[in-house]
Amino acid sequence: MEKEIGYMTSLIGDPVRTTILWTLLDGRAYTATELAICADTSPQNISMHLNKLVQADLLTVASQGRHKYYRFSREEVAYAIEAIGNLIPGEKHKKIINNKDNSAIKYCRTCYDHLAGKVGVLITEGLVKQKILERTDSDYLLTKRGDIFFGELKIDTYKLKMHRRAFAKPCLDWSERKHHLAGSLGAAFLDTMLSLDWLRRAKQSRVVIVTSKGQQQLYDRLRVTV
Amino acid sequence: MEKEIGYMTSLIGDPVRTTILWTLLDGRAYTATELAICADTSPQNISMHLNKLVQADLLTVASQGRHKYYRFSREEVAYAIEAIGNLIPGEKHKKIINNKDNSAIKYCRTCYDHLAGKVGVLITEGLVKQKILERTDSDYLLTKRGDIFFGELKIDTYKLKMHRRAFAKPCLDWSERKHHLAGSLGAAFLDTMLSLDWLRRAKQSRVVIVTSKGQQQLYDRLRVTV
DNA sequence: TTGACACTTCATTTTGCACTTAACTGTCAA
DNA sequence: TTGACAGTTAAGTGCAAAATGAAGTGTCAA
Repeated sequence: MEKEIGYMTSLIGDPVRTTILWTLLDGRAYTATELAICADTSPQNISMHLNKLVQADLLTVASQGRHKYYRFSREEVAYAIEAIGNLIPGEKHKKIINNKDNSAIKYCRTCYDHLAGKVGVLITEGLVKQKILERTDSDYLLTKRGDIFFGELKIDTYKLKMHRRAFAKPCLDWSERKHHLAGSLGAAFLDTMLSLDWLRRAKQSRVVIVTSKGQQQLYDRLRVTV
Repeated sequence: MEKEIGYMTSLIGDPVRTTILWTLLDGRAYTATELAICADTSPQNISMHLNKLVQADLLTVASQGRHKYYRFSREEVAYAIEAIGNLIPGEKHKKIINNKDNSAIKYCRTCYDHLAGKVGVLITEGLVKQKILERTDSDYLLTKRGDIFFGELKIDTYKLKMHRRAFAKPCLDWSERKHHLAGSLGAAFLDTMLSLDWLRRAKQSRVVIVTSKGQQQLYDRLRVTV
């Protein structure tokens, strides 16, 4: 019994496995690759960790073609992880369990050539809050702070404005019913975030995944928590 | 936030710290040395671990003379540990929280020169269940299995019976209101368990602590879980 | 049939951190 | 004052387990 509780806690204790469990707290099923991206590690490594979690009956797997979807095997697992989360001092770390509506495609995806979904909307709101963009009826306008912000990211806004294409347009999001950033600036910003490895494209899908580096950067630069 | 949950889980994940937290689940305060014995490790090491747990506000310390008493700093800690315990398959691992009645002195102590308290009673019951001893009105009788059992522990029962002192008497336990083993056999058995490091005396007190080795041996030989 | 992709397996390397050895502070009681 | 004991601190070591590299299996789609 002592042995068993020790094994259980050391299973949960590994940082990669913690990230896996914390990610799965939203109730969705994730593929091994998605979890590898979330945990910022290699496919081999995530495979090893996922195996241990399945062995211990914390997770279950469902094979679908060449993908494997992982989710909690029972709700007690979520309770335990949440109970640990409650121990962290400061603001409550709320994670909504079993929010099945919140599918990955709604959460973070591309819309033509720019970022959409909940993450796209959050980032756009962040840009406005940080006074990097200013909203008008039909457009976003770049402020002085905006020049600096995009300059730091090596995005040449001056050149973008020369294009015949619209520079920065609001685009209504079908899942969020709010606006996200489109236009040549939106496209350039998505490109930059992908090349800086803040985001990665899931294969054969419009789904985009925010890396841990991306989460950090988005928080540092825009005070956006994704 | 990701970082914090990771730190929290790795704190809980270490086997020594897990044992500490699991031990404290009974709601009692333990000294550093007692916890070192429970976790089967050195005083320096337990000191390091306890410090980390205090730093993270999982435990609080109260100094009393040269002793330091450790307990949970808030009940959420106990909930989290219990939630993890619930993940272990098989029978429920019940630990009663805040059972203040169950003080160490009631649990495992010496009575003159033999073992008393809940542990003393459990061991005595184990000896009878395993048909090592047979209870009569006023005595315990040694069976053939008993000869083997104490022989394996290098206790010379033949010599003990030669003493003028009673060989194996029941002694009523004030906390348990049940009998435990007294007499020359009870004294010899306590001596043996101490020298085999199944038990250790707490300094300056009648309290005795069961080592993890002792827990293993008592289960293997007597099917007694302490 | 072929190539791209998701995931696995195994052998090897790396590393974080628990643990040890040793020397210390502070408290108690004779 | 002294010696025994509870607990701490600091420097150095060792090892279990995570990460990596290389080579695989099985699936999909062109």
